[in-house]
Amino acid sequence: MRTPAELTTAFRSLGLKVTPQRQLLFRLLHDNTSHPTAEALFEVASAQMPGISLRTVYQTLTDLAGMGELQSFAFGGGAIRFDPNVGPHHHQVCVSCDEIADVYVDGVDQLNVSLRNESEAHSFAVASTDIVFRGRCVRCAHTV
Amino acid sequence: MRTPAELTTAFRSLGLKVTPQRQLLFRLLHDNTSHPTAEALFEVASAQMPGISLRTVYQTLTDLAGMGELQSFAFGGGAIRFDPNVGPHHHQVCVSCDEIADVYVDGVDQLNVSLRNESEAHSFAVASTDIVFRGRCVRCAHTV
DNA sequence: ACCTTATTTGCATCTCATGCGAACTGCCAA
DNA sequence: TTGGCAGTTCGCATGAGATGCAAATAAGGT
Ligand SMILES: [Mn+2]
Ligand SMILES: [Mn+2]
Ligand SMILES: [Zn+2]
Ligand SMILES: [Zn+2]
Repeated sequence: MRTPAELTTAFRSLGLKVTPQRQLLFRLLHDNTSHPTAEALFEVASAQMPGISLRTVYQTLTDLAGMGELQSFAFGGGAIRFDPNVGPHHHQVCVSCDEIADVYVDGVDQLNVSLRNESEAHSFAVASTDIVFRGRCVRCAHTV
Repeated sequence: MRTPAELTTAFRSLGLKVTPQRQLLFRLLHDNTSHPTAEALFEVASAQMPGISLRTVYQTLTDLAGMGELQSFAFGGGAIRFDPNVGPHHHQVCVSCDEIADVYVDGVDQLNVSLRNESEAHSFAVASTDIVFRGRCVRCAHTV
């Protein structure tokens, strides 16, 4: 995701308005590596701007995702996670505390893929690859 | 997932009962490669057993998953998918029609993973790796 | 055949997300 | 600076997916 200043320009040039609510969310999302849910962002935003509505948070997240400034993922067990890191990367998810961290993986495009039904091999046009490593984070590894 | 006959034995030995509803679902899931949702299974089951309830389908799927006979995945955009193929494999998902197919990938355990924050490297204990290839299936590639 | 215990089923409830429209406000133009 | 259009906010209604609950039912050991 671009900086709040850049997003301000981008929004205006699209005929979209830059409201205080949106500016706050730009700030909260910039460099945010926590992969927050809409509700989680709403909690943080509410502390700084009492009265902001959850509906507006959802609205702005949807707008940003539509502009390609955010990715969204549906990991199991709950709400969609938003990610301002739109570069190529993958994720490790703690099965205990649901913490999500970015990981960078080499050789993804060189993975050797095969199907049981060979007739379908190579007929699927891969546009993107998402890898999720599940396990226990450092903190949860102790408290098993 | 094991065969209906084997599941019958397994259920009884756990003190669980083998009802007609469960037998039907055992049959519908055995060798099923469509990664169905609970609702999709309910539709098919209803055709063969009018009156079966959606609640029972959910219940049985949850039981089977708890026994390790099924996997479940939350791909984006909708309901959870169930998978009787519990061996090591991955998935390709059509972004157009949501069709899901099994794929087998070599070298997953040899992927070279790195984190931006080197202090956390290797501190995450990976228990499983899920890879999702997104793109267009053969059928949808034509009708773009 | 009986009886205990698990199961089925319908309905209520819950979470997450989106539809909707009245009130509001950014921001451009005059 | 001010007026006004168009985009936005926000609360409430609605929807999808999934689970909680308990009365009625049925499996299966005895
Ligand atoms: Mn990420
Ligand atoms: Mn599969
Ligand atoms: Zn953890
Ligand atoms: Zn398709």
